[in-house]
Amino acid sequence: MSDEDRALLSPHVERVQLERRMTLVHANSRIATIYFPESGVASIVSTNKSGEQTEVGIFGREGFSAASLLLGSEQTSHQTFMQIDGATAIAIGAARLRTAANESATLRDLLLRYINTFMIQTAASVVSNAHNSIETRLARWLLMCHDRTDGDEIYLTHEFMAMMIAAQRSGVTLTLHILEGYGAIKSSRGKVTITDRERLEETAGESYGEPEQVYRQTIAPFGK
Amino acid sequence: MSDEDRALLSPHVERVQLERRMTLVHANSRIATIYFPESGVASIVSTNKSGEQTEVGIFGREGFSAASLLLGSEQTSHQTFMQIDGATAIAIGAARLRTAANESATLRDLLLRYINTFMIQTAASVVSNAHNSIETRLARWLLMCHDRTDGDEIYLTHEFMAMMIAAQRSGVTLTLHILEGYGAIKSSRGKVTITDRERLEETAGESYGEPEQVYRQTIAPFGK
DNA sequence: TCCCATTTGTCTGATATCGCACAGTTTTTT
DNA sequence: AAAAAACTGTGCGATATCAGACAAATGGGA
Repeated sequence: MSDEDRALLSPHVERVQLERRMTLVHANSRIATIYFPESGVASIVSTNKSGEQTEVGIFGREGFSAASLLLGSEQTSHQTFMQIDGATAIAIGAARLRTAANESATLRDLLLRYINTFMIQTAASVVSNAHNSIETRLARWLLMCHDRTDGDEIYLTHEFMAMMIAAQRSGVTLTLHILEGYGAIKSSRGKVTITDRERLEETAGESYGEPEQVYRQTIAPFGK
Repeated sequence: MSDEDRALLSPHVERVQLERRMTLVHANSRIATIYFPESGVASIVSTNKSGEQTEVGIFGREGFSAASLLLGSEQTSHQTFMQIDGATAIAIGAARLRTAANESATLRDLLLRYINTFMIQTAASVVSNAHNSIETRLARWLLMCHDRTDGDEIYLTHEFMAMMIAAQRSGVTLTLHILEGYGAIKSSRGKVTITDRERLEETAGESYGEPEQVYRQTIAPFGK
């Protein structure tokens, strides 16, 4: 981000603490605040009428909440919440960000480029849900989390992961054992440790990597 | 679209004829031309290394090709092609459109609002592929096609539909018979006729409708 | 008109995953 | 310390869908 853009925003931002399960974006209500995580992982989920939840996207320090605001939408039917405890984020009022994005073409471009990588991620999820086994989907998802986490430890329950990859809880338990079986991870209560990332990437195959590559090519060079 | 924006673009546009299977956006090559279909349906598909294709989105006269151009991307790994014969589109050079979108905030907003509805559509596909049966997915997909078609007839083979909803061809044949069984459609060689749209909407359930509603709320009021 | 490529109908077994249940273990609460 | 809650391990029948094969029907081109 350029110095000018930084100057445009900085008077209005605030650093906030985000707890696990904290909702950053409520479904179907006006977007008030935009969060740019400095750490942690956030999930965007869609909830159907029977209460079943499905993850449609994930982001961490590379992104921000309520991207649709930049696309002219005041609200969304999706909910966004933090997966991880003790994360921090830069918060800014939605109206402020909108104004700034209208004023600065460079800021706008940067934000929109992120939206592009997010769309590619979502498209990859369409493909993954369509064709990949639970094992592949879980590997992909763990990798995406790992990318946005500082250590190798991911603190989540099987139940939660099941929702994230659209599977049964018992299926996740089983699959974690398989991954553990060839040493890609270690699983214990409420926690998964990535022990062999390469092995995990092998399992994920081509389901993982495209959005990440696009991010490196189109955003990372310009800093964040 | 406002008169000013129309004036901004009109010197540079051209009406073109689109044949079936014509590629509007080639995977991994520079985007030269943007198409705004006046009729017909276009599919955006992702192809994996083994050549298997998966549809990640669909658009017709409500949208345009290579939306990622507006998000700062010069190319995409997805291919976009026409599903239907004899459609027309308004074509404009990518650079022209980009310039115009930079100059006119109202034009930009309109285009970005469409991208928002498209993202919602893609998110709905993530959910649909995750949880819905072939029957539901096919119903949803037929409805989306029907929305973008003038008559009630959709000229496509089972093989093609199978790719679109990520299923086997034989599964599509079977499912079309089920839909035909309760009179929602009529199926004949290379063609599906929607005979009872409401019934089809029932089958699709909540998998269908959200992007369409957002479109009506956020874009239709402003014309196109 | 006949032939051949395309499309559709139908069948088969294989299998991944569901959907659910229940017991065992670990953590938190009281 | 005991009780409750949360999480994980495991089992099992049900089932949707896959993956593939093959024959029948259709339609366009020679």
